Amino acid sequence: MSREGVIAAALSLFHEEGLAKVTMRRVAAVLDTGPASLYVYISDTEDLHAEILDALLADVAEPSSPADWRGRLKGTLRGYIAVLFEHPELARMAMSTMPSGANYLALVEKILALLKEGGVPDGQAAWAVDLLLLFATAQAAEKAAWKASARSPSNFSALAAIIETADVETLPNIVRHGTDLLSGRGDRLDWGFDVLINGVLKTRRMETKS
Amino acid sequence: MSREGVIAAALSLFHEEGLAKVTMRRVAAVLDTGPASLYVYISDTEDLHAEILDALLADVAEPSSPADWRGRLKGTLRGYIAVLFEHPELARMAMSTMPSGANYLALVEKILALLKEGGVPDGQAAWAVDLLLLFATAQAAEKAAWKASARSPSNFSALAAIIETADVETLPNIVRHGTDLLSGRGDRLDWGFDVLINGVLKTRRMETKS
DNA sequence: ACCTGAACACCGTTCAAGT
DNA sequence: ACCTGAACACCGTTCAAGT
Repeated sequence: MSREGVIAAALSLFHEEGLAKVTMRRVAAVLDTGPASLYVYISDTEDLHAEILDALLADVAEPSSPADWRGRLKGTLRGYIAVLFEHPELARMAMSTMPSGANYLALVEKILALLKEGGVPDGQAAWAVDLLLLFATAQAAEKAAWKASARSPSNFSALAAIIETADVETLPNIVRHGTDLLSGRGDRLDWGFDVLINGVLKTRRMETKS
Repeated sequence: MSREGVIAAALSLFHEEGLAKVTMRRVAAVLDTGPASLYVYISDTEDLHAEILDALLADVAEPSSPADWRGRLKGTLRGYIAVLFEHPELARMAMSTMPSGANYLALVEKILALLKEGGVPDGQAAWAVDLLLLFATAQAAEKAAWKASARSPSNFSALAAIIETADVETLPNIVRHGTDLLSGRGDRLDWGFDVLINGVLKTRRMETKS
């Protein structure tokens, strides 16, 4: 056995049954041994899950159209988000695990290069990568919640119902916007990227007013 | 017994032992019964945890200084983030649960009002609340990961080590920025808020170029 | 209706003992 | 050093049976 062997077993389990089934006990079972044996190579369950994410990040597609830096940046982010959208459970995990695998680093490198090309000053660029990737990951994690509540639509329609019937006295703005608060799932993502990029170009580090 | 009773028991367990201990079995034990009894009032564990978050959101502080709308908006967001920072496990949960409690709605209402005051057009405002709260929540969830890796500092210093020793050929921009990629935890949050606010003011819906 | 004992089907992690 | 059986200490959820 080896770390790679354990990860390979975890990965196949992941593809066949999803992240929820990638448990120490099940991976051990695939390898015909007891769970204790894995601890020689893997420090804990989180370690295992982080490896799965990094393996998947190898598939982040190169943005196809040779557009300007902004277009390629958005394309790269869409590639990253596409991977997480297919496996929303991993987005949740990435939210609280600080990825540090080789493929994640390559992604950070690419984004830094694009920001540099776009003339974003170094000080801002370092923080901007974090902001962009945080947004992309969070958006994927949120979509995971949507998927879950689509399976049992109670949550979403319950929320819509609450908004529709909200008290005009205490929540006037919520009533005014109505279900627009829940709309535009597709364009919204793209709008978010633009907000971030425009904001990064406009906002200097240290220029923290109020 | 009642839903409120169950939630009250869960809340006290949460304050004494943290979210990880708020399990069906333990809450039931507090109420001197078996876990099955809770299912009359609570649909599942997630339901229970969501109630805890909304209860905490009652404490989101009013921004103290009567500043301009931007200052009050940032103050409100800081108030929200402060609650999540104290209980980072809840930030992770909020990331994938679509809060819909009364206190969360009140927070959305307040932010909508401030954006309106700031002259943000309605179409943008509806999406902007989502973006601002997503960012705040994600930031708190990420801080949760930091806390965890501070307990076992291996993750963070390992990441720092990886960055320091990264290959200049393949990862030139990462090497150039070095540990600046991991710096400025405090100012960074405020910079992020400004990026978002500036971006929202600059970016119209539908103006999705490239 | 509301409540519950008991069971089903699982978990992660540790540790003493073996090879 | 590497590996493992067995145990410890838990989980969520369901369901038949009771009140």
